[in-house]
Amino acid sequence: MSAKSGRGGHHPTMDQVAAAAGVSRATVSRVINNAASVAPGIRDAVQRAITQTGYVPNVAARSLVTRRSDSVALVISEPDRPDDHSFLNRIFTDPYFGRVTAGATGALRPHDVHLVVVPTDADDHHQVVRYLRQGHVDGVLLISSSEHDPLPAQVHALGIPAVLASRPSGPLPVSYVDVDQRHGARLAAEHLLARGCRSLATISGPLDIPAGADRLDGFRAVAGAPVPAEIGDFTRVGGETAAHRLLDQHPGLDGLFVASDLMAEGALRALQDRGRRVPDDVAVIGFDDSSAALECRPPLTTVRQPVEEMAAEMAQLLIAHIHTPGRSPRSVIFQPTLVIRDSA
Amino acid sequence: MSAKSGRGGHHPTMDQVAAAAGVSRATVSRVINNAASVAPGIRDAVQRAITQTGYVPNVAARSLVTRRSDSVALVISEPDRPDDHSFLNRIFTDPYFGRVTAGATGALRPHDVHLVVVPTDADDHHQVVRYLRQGHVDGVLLISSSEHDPLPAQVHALGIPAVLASRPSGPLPVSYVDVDQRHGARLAAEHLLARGCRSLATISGPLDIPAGADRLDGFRAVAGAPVPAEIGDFTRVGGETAAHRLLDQHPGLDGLFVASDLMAEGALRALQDRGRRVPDDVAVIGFDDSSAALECRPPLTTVRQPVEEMAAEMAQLLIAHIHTPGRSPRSVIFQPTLVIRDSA
DNA sequence: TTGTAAGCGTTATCAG
DNA sequence: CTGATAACGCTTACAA
Repeated sequence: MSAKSGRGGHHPTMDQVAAAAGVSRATVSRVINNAASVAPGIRDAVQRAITQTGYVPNVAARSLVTRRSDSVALVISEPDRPDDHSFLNRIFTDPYFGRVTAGATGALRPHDVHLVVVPTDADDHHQVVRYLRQGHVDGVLLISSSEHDPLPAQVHALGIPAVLASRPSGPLPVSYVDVDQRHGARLAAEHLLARGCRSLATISGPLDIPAGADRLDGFRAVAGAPVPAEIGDFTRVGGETAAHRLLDQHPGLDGLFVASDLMAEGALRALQDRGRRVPDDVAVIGFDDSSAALECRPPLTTVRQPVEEMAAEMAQLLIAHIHTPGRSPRSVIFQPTLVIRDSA
Repeated sequence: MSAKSGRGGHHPTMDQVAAAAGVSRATVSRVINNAASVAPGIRDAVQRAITQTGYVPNVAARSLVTRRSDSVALVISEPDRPDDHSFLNRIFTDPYFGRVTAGATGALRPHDVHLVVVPTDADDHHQVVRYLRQGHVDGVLLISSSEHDPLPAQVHALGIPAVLASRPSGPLPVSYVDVDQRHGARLAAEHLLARGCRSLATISGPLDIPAGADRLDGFRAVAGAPVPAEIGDFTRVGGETAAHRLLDQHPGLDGLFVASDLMAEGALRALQDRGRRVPDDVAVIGFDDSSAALECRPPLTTVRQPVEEMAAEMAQLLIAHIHTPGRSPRSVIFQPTLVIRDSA
């Protein structure tokens, strides 16, 4: 009612709401955090005052005392890329990251925690580490793409709750979610063999990241150790050039496992350039079952990874860690499945 | 030296640093915010104490008093998409957003402000608005993709500093950065005409977003109003299906302007499927000059938009607005250029 | 140049 | 069930 509380500029304070509702600030706080005991009548009055004044809690003041910010970061780290910002091109070009974001967002929403995406390369590692240390977020979902990435260890050392999107390269007592990479690659090899392919080959991901090495291992375990392999970088053009190298050296290959759908799309183009028909001349299997698989011509047979569910699981684990500080690390492994379309 | 300040758990407080350095907390604060007057000796001692204790300012406490968080959000809003999370697939599949992120990050770094990416659709508009109101960030770089998106107006109403990535649909006193869309489209039309094309057509973006409508207008201004146009959605498959429709109705077309490189990539595929050779049978020009243009076969002639520079400019404007609250809105328009490759 | 002390807007612990 | 009243960790006049 006072002149002062009437306007309140752009950001009414809790005291102003309290005044408007004729209660104490403590009661307003209780209503907002819907604490058990507040008389229904009072509660309504406070709610009214809140909407009337357009009150929004000041997050700084709140988290100063609660030590929580109700938001978590999805950090996408790519330390090895060239010094320019080309890593951002990869991130915003590969459907994988969108799927992770979608899965995490969905799982976080019911908990009322915000998700912010933070891409980073070696250049701003420090900036990001500082961001995390400063307490902007309560925890981290971390996608790291190199075994030389110091970030996972740093985050762990910082003691900030974290969940990795894949098995850590080194031994690190941290929770993570992953798919059974080897098994997925085996499925691909078996399918190719069952299809009658005689000369198998593969385009792997970078070998310094577990997903790259594991998919290669798994494929070789079934296809035979000496199968030709070229290393790609999980990009479309990377897949394309790798396929060309492969075809140069092994013109007779008739079955190809590519460690990601995006690379497979590139490989398909190389195959087409060389006049090989898919799947008649060479059968191709991808990995991920991302939107890229459906954009392939022909539609790509691929190893499906339930990325959205995996990301949701990551979010759940992270929430648990945030909620229970001492909680011991846990890892959950999803099983991949083969999705058969037209390329193999 | 005391037992208490010796360990200090994971988060030493400023008082502990002060104690370690034998000064008052105020002095530590001055050193951290490198205020003018601190004796060199003292300053060093404090610096030592800081690194020794591993001190990091508590952002909540700090921003409670400064009212700044030293971080801004890049909000990517796509309100019209289907109810699932497919909008995230678009965002993480179109190189444009990576370029914006790169440009903004680069411009923000010298100011020591963090950038967080926040994708949002209609489902979590509220969540995002709350995030912004709560004061997690000092300002917003906003990419909005529909004239029906309420976010720009909401953000403006909230009074939080903001810069849009394109001309707002309605009249809104807010700063923005844009490229001269019409001019870019004109460049494309002129080039096609100069090349001798007789039957032009275009695949536009959604008409409810300025970039979509403006590029169409500009093209028609030069190519002639009745040129056939099909509407795409800025995705590759959208471009592909639009091209098919166009070819069904106008089999004789020999010059095609596609309002984005990604759509052009799809159009190229449609052209190839129908046995049209590019550029011999039909010349194709894209828009953006993104990485997609180089992945096209043949490499795409396209209207270049200096997205990174534009994003950097956005960041500068935002910093200015944050620094000077009352500052009046400003818009800066970049000029597009034609990049000639092999498709036209 | 440095220290003292008063907040910043919440939550949370007490009494009442 | 509600209301005072301490913190929370930092910045910033104001004094010294």
